[in-house]
Amino acid sequence: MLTLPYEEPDMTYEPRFGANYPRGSLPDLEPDPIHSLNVTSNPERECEEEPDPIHSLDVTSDPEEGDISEREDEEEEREDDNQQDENGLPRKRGPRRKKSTKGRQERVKVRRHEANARERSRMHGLNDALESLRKVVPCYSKTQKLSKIETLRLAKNYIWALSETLSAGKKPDLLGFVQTLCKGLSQPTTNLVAGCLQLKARSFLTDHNGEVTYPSSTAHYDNMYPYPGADLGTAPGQGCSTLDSAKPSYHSRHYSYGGQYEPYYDHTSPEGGREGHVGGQISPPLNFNGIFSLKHDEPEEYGKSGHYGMRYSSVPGHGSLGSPSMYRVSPEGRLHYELHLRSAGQSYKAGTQSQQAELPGWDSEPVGRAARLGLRASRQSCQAGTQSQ
DNA sequence: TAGGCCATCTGGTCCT
DNA sequence: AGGACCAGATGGCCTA
Repeated sequence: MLTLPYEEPDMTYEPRFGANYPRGSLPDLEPDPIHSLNVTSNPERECEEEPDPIHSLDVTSDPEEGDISEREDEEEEREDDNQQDENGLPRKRGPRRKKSTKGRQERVKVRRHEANARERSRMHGLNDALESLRKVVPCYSKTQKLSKIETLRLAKNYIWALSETLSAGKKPDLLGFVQTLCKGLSQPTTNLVAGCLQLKARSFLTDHNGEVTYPSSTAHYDNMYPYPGADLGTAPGQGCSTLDSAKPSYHSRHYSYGGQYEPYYDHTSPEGGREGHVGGQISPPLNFNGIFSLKHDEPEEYGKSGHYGMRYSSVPGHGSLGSPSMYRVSPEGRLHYELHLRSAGQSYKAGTQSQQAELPGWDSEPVGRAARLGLRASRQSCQAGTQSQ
C-alpha cells in the first residue's frame, strides 16, 4: 500500500519511504558507505507490481561495471595481504575477512533491494491468500475488511462451527452457530458477524466489557461444541449457554430456520430423515434462514432467492441449485461461500448496529423476526444465567 | 492523541 | 551463494 502520495514524497526522513516515487522518477542510488544497507528507496516500489528491469539491474546490469567492481575487490584484497590487524600484528591466516569495497557494497545493496522486492512479493502473496480467505468466511465485505487477525479467528471459528454442525448430524441452531463464529472476536467483528446474521451481538454474546461471556452452565455447550484450543487467542468453554435454550431449536419456530424457510431444509428434520441421507448417514442440509449463500456462477440467483443464503456443500452431490437442498458444490469442486446481501449488488458496510438497521430489508420478515425471536430467547437465557450467578 | 492495523525494511536463520 | 521464511523495528493511516 502506498502510504504517501506521490505529490508528497517524503525524502527528508528515511530512505525507505522514498519508495513512493513513481516509476521513472527514481533518485539516483548514491552509494552510501555508512548506510549502505539502509538505502532502499524507490527501486523496491518499482518492483512491487512487477520486476523492473531497469532497477533490478541498476548496479550490476552493466557487465563492465561488474568487472570493475571485481577488479577493485581483487586489488583491495591484494592490498589487504600486507595489512596488519588492529594490534599491529601481522594478520592471522584463515578466511580473510573481505574488505568492504565500493563494488561489494553495491552488490550488497542490490541484493538487499532484490531481497526486499521478494519479501514484498511474498507478503503480497500472503495478503492475497488472506483476501481469498476473507471471501469465504461469513461477512465478507469489500468496503469493511476484517483485519488479518480477525479473519484468521473467524475462519477458525467458521471451520469449527461447520465441523461441529456436520458431526452433530442435524440442523444447527443459529445462535449456537453465531456464538461459535464469534468466539474470541473483537467486539466490532462480533457485531459485524452477528449483524450479518441479523442479530445484535452485543445483546446476547457479550457482557458489558465487550467480552464474550457465557454466564451459566457451559457443560452442555462444551459437550456439544468442544473447543479446539485457543491458539489464536480464543478461549474454549466460555460460551454463553444460550445454547441451552437455543439447542432445542430448529423444531421450534422460535429459531431461525423452519417456518417460512422450510423449503430450504427440504421440509424434513434430520430425525425425519429425508434430506441428505446416504446409506443411513445423516447429511443435513444447512441453512440459517438463508443468511449465507453459497457463491456460485449465477449471481442473479441471489436476487431470486430474496435473501442471504448459506449453503455449504460438505457433501458433494447432495442437492443442487434447482432443488431445495442446501448442498451445493462449486464448479471447481471446492467449498466456496460468500455472504451476499439481500439486495443484489449492495455491499454491506458494517460496523455499527445503526448501519445494520438501515440496510434495506434488514429487519424485514422473516429473517428479522427470527433474529428477534432468537435474540429474545438468548437474552432470557443469559438473564437466567446471570441470576443464577 | 492513543491505539490498532498495516506495509515495508531489515537482518538472522535455515535450506537447497 | 542465494532464496524463503521469520520476527523485530519503524512509521503512516485511520478511528474513537
